[in-house]
Amino acid sequence: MHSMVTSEDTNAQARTARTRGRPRSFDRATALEKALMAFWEHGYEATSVSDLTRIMGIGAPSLYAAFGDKRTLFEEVVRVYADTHGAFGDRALAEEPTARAAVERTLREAAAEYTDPAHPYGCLVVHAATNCTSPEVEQLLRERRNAGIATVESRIRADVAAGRLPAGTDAVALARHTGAMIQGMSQQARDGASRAELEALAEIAMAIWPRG
Amino acid sequence: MHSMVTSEDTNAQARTARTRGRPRSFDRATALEKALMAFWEHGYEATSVSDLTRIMGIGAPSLYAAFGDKRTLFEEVVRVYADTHGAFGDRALAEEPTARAAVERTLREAAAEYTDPAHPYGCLVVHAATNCTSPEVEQLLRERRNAGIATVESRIRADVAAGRLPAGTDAVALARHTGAMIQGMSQQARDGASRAELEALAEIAMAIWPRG
DNA sequence: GTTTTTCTGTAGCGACCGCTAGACAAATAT
DNA sequence: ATATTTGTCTAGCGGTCGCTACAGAAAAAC
Repeated sequence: MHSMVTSEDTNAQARTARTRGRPRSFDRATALEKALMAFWEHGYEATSVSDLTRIMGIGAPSLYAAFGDKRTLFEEVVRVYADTHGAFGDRALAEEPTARAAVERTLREAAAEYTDPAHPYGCLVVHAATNCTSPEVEQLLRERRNAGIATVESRIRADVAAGRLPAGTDAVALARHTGAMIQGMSQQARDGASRAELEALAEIAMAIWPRG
Repeated sequence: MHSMVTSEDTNAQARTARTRGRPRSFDRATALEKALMAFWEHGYEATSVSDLTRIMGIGAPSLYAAFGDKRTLFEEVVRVYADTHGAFGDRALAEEPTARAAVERTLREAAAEYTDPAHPYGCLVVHAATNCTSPEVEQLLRERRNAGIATVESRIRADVAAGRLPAGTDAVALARHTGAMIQGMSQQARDGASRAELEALAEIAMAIWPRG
């Protein structure tokens, strides 16, 4: 009961044409995306299971059979978000030649992404689990935020070691600054800032980087 | 019934030695401060009336008689917060000779305030009403955040007009940057950043200001 | 066909939410 | 002392929360 649907099961279902029993009457990925949008817009606590079933177009028992409980569904949503809408930062870090270029591109893309009217404003990881009754859910996103900053920091350290940034560069402060900008931009997108305003913000923020 | 306790009544009570009827058995300001701490730590929604009555040490009917409903209590808490723990920004803007000096002092004091172990981390106005079921409560704090940024912006404009900042200064972007730093610092304080780390962040952030 | 397996819909569980009616307690007014 | 006013306490309202038991429906297995 507690492990009825695992990712292995899903893969097996995708490989073999059919499984036994009555087939699911909805598309799991589509329903998951609907849940993502709801959590993104209203956050974990403010999105009730009743909201979810209505938006996903399925009954509560179907939701629990396909996704486990509300928290497990949220964790899957966060994973999907990080791999799609929230992946632009990791992409920039992987593709740009320097930490500075990666951060500059990240902030520029954040300005576009966070104000894109095709989906809720801001960043799900920043906003979807603040003021949560469950500390575990809060911690889930907190760890992702801190991990993101740590990734930027190690990227900056690598550039310092390679001589692409001055030896005295404060990698910790620079990485924290990037995180603060992302979080501040996310908040301001939610508060109504336009893409152009956030782009101007991103541009002047890059002035703190040492010439390298 | 709906207007049993107004600020006029409170003043009258303070002026005259006594009023009729059974006197309140708790100190209103002390109870309000307890409510402030609870809302600050857990946010509007995640703090239940049951939590509040327990923390404030009073029964639910006493709470409703003294403070109105939960939302009215929260609004009063926000007002008290803005006038006390959250007043350092306005103080800096009023006392420092330039916008730049005011922002620099604000960020430095934010680093100390947001990590002060004597009370919850971060800023109540930034964190206490995100992901709220009630849009009105969210809007209440959103307006305060945007008003703060607008205040900084007009202060910067004044400095540009007076020649204390270069004519080409982008006041909007500079004010938004200050807001983003405040919001990012608040988030990072909640995520475990130390005072020293936030101070380093505040210091390098000031590098974006034009020489004036 | 019949059986077995799985999903869906109804209906409702116990817990908590914000809030309040009504009885009693403690002060002032007369 | 008695009446009036106001605060506090117990108890519980209607509503929503996350979640699930159970019966019926829809597929594969036999």
